[in-house]
Amino acid sequence: MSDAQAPEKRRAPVKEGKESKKESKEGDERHEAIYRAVSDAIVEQRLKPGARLREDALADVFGISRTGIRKILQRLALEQLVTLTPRRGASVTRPTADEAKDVFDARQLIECGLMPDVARRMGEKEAAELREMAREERQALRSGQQSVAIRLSADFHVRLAQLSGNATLAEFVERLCSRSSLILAVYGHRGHLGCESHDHDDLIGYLEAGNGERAKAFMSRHLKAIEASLSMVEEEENVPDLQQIFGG
Amino acid sequence: MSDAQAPEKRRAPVKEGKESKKESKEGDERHEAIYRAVSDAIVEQRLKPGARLREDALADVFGISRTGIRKILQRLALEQLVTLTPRRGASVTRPTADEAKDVFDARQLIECGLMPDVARRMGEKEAAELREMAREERQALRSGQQSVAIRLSADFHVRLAQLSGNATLAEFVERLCSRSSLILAVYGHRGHLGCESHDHDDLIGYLEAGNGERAKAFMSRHLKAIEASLSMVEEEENVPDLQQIFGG
DNA sequence: GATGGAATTACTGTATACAACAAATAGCAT
DNA sequence: ATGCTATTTGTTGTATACAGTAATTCCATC
Repeated sequence: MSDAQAPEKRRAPVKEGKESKKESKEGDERHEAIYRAVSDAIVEQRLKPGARLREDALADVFGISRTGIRKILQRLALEQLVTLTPRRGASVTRPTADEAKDVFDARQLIECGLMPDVARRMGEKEAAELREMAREERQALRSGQQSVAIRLSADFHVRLAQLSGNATLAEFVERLCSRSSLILAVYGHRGHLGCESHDHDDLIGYLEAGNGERAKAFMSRHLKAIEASLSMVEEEENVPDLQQIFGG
Repeated sequence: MSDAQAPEKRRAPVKEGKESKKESKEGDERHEAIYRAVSDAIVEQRLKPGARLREDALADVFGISRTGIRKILQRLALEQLVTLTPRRGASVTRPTADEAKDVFDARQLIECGLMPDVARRMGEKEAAELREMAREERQALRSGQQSVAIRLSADFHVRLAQLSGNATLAEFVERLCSRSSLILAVYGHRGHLGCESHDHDDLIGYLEAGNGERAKAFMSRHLKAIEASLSMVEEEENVPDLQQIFGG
């Protein structure tokens, strides 16, 4: 992530070493791991939209106090994976149809716009890495691990964006892909996954050939196909409109 | 959600600090206000890049405890306005030249791409609002309030993006504009502000006429002009190269 | 039996205390 | 006087305690 990694000032090596480091040296890593665990669970739909995320429960599970949990929940909230309602706590975000449209429109604009840059910077090593990712994704799909496949697909798109060389836009794409996974989990048909077939492999081909425009057009169709595969039925059983139901 | 446009309710000034505890009915608003205060101070360069933001000091100034301050600092860190170094605390981010390039490339892609949509949804009321914003900006510039002008300019671009109807992309633009203000504050020449002249008014004209493509091209030039006006000298006095300085 | 209200419960919001760590400073030896 | 080590200090990281509020349950009343 874009967390700051300041160039560390080297202090004079202390040979003392009288006390070995305590276990708590990298509490930061632990936080990152927990964040990833929760994030993945949401993206893979093991935590379903609307599910409540109680601070106590999470603190209990991960063995840290509520303080750390709150920090993580807030980060997830800023990424719009969880929703924080003032005195009701946190829950997994349930994307609306409008939000879904916004997200896919945004991906259309950004990811497609990035393709020429990616094509320009695409080398042999990068292509190989992407192919490996695509392979893993297909494998997960074949073995029935649909949730994992959704996440791997998102990873693929993110890696692609990173190859553009623009870290800021890559971060945006990362956020959009996370939310997309959530959207797919809600509105997607079971067994009809978004990035199936060999779309990703085809895309790599165009990029490797340096054909940015072709890749751009292909990405556009690819995203449109995913969006089209969704069934955008907003289940609004939350607030039944009595007026409308009982004639007004 | 984009929380920006909320017309802020001004609370009555609390005279008695004593009862401030009870006052916490809307602690959320207070937090939002503090966030805005710090954010604005950074964007307007009253807090200069590199400035340390000690939790105690901030907690003292705003009359809340470190807990709330940490929350706000973390949000600012996620928006990359402040940098959080593990056990050294928070400081105002000093954008690098690379980051600056990424940010402006991103704006080029997103803001320009949004223009057609904006043109399509542009009505009389929206145009009037934008003109008013542009007016305020010019006025601030004329009266020597450069920092305020920078912020107002950012507000203009954000409002524009919001008019596209895509909340997600508007939020991205908001973040990019904040960072741009920081970049301008660091790399911009004094007295040679980015969005001067009547660029914004011209842009409104094209949009009002429904000429999305024209607006897009104009926005592209506008952003290029701002970027070109920066003096991208990375002051690297951190690590003076003694070899080079003293003969070699 | 249903409805409204009061007491209870469960959970979040905030502050604060304490521990851990890095920097600054003083002290000591060479 | 210089360089290294120890102590002190300042600041963040984490946990916990307490307070306040929404949800729930139970009881009384209609």
